[in-house]
Parts: sequence; C-alpha cells; structure tokens
Amino acid sequence: MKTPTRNRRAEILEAAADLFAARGFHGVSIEDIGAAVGVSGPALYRHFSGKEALLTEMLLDISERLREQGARLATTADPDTAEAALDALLSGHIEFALTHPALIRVHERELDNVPEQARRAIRRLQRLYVEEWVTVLSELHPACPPARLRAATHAVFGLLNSTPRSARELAPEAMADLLRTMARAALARL
Amino acid sequence: MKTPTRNRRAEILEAAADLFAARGFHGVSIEDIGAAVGVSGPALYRHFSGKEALLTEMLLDISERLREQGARLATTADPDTAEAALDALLSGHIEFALTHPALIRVHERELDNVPEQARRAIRRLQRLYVEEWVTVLSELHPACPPARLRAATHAVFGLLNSTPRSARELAPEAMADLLRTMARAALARL
DNA sequence: CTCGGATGTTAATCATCGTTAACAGACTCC
DNA sequence: GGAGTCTGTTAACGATGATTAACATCCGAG
Repeated sequence: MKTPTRNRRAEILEAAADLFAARGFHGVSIEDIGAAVGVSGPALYRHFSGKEALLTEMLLDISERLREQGARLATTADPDTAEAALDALLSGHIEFALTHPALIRVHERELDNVPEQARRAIRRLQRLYVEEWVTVLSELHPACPPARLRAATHAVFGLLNSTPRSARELAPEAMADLLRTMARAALARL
Repeated sequence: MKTPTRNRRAEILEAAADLFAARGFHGVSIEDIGAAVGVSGPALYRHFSGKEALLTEMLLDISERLREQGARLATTADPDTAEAALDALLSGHIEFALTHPALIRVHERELDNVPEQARRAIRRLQRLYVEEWVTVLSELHPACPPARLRAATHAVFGLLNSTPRSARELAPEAMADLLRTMARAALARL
C-alpha cells in the first residue's frame, strides 16, 4: 500500500468496466466494484466523486481513444487511396473491439446513465469518429447521400461490435479476419 | 375500466419494453411501468408475479417469435435455392427489427437479468434461430466451417440490430434496403 | 520526530424499490 | 340482490445501495 498504489484508479476503472459489461451499470454496486479490486465499498470515493463520475470517465476515455485512433488512421500513412484509409479504420476498430470487449459493450449500452452535460461531450466524440468514417466512405461512394453513409457506418459498427456477444468459438485471429472480410464486403457497394 | 381492459397485460408488456429499452431493466421501477399504462405501482402484481417474471415473459415471447419466423421462412415457399431462403430470413429479420426496435434492444441487453431456468430456455430458442441461418448458409458455403458460419450469423445480427441505435435519419424503406444490401454482401463471401 | 496528505475502514444516513397487506369498487352469473 | 372474481388503491415492510462521517494508518518532508 505504498508506491504500487498509483494504479488504483486504473485498476478500479478496469474492474468496473468488466462488471458494467457483465451486469449493467445499475446491476453493479459500489461495494461490488470495491470488492473486485480488494478494497471494500466507500474506498472508491477517495478516487472518484461517485458512481456516475466513474462511468462518465470510462465512457469519455473510450470515446476519446476511438476518436483519436480514427483521426490518426484516417489521415496518416497512406492517404493516397481511400481504400487504404478504410482498411486502416477497419483494422483499428477490430483490434480495439477484440482487445477490449468489455469497453465496447459499456460504450454501446450505458450512455444514458451518464449526466446530461458529459453525455453531450461523449456524443460529440462519437460523432467525430463516425464522421471520420463517413469522410473516407464518401470518397469511395461519391454518389451515396451522407445520411446513408452514416447509417452504413453505424451498421458496420454493429457488425464489428458483435464480438463481445458472439462466443469465443473462433480464435481472435480468425475472428478478426472474418470481421474484416464481412465489413469490407458490406461497405463495397452502397 | 370495464371491458376494454383485456389488453392490460399486453399494454404493460409493451410499455415495459419501451422503458427497458430506454433505461435498462434495473433503471426502471415497477412504479414507472405502472405510470406508463395509467395505473400506479403494485397494480402490476395482478398481471405478473413480479418484475423478473415480466422480463422473462417478454424475452421468451421475442425469442419464440424469431424462432418461429425463422423456421417458417427458412423452409416454406422456395426451398429450391438457398439464396431465396437467405433472402427470406434477411427480410424477415429486418422487418422485425424495424418494427420492434425496443424488443430487439431488450432481447440483446437483458438476458442476464432473467432467472437461470428461463435463461436456458431463451438461449435454446436463440440457438435454434441461429441454427436456421447456419443451415441455409452452409448450403451456400459448403467449405466454410460451422463455427465460422455461426460467428458470421452473429455478426450479421449485430449489423441488422444496429437499427435501434442509428438515429432515424433514413426512412424505414431506405433503411431496410440498406441493411439488406449490406447483409447480403457481407454474407456473399465467407 | 512530527505534521499532513493520501488511502482505507466501519458505522450511520437517507432514498429508492420490490413486494405484500388490507381494503374497495365493478361486473358476472345465479 | 348477493357471492365471487378481477382489478385497482394506498400504507407498510424489509432490503439494498449510494453517499457521508468519524476515525485509523502509513509515508514522505521539514
């Protein structure tokens, strides 16, 4: 309890993410989260101002990471072909979804449990991430109206984010390959 | 409160579905559900034995409807080509998802809040529905291992079920068309 | 050595919620 | 016209859970 405690915050966020993913925000108690990291109950208030604040920080972090990753992958490297950019976005999202299934699940399900103000900030980040995809897609499908491209992007997210639900019948490698193949095909003709 | 009350049960299930979809099972109180149908609180116990029982019946009904629809569409009509069967399954699922977004959302999120025994029954129905798809797909892709086909089916469900989340920027017609196009493409090469 | 901050602990508070009890009106059927 | 069933109502109970208070410990700095 001396120096290696600097990870407490992160440790709590991680444990809470797993619990929220499994049982939902309201299905998990502060006591549960504390127990998961070896402390008990109100100790969490030394690190977060409350349960909502914990969720808020978690969702902001996820949205920020996705947005940052999206901005980086969509523009960096090979801005030559939009094809390459799309592939980069796809691989990035798949990698994230396979590596952090709990975060993806929480990100998908718990936005409504975050206070209004933070919710707007999170939605903004999500919107920016989507727009990254839409920009790339509109280069590949100039004739397709933006609303349709946005809907297609959400649909592909649904496909990619199915990972946490579909059991682990497939090895991560095989799963990544399958998702990439399906998503590419789904986005080929719009 | 005399004769037109025979719909109470269904009315309650419908209101509860909307509320569960919006705020999650634990985020909705019995009082909330009662208020949504114009009665207040414990009146629900005249129709259901408890909150869990309400959710259980809702999920069983959804799973049963999907399974029944799957069994019917996969075999009836044009069993000539597997192509036709797949199209029928796709259209049926899309129609359901667009018509009952709240049910789809609850079906996706709340399985863990149902008591063990009923959960097994629901999972069995879901499995049967998936197998309907896998059977059709395995005819189209004889070389593809079943585990991959199952994962692909879950992924397509994720795509189709994205409807409740993606805003209604598109008219239902256009959305149905988009989803059908994307799903068909995603399942064309596995 | 001691002061202060960081980190925990347990006990108490206060609200919410699921569920049950006790009671009441209405409609049906004889 | 009254007995019984359905469907509601409000008040009470008991549990759980988020949050706060009051109280310890440990550790680094001066």
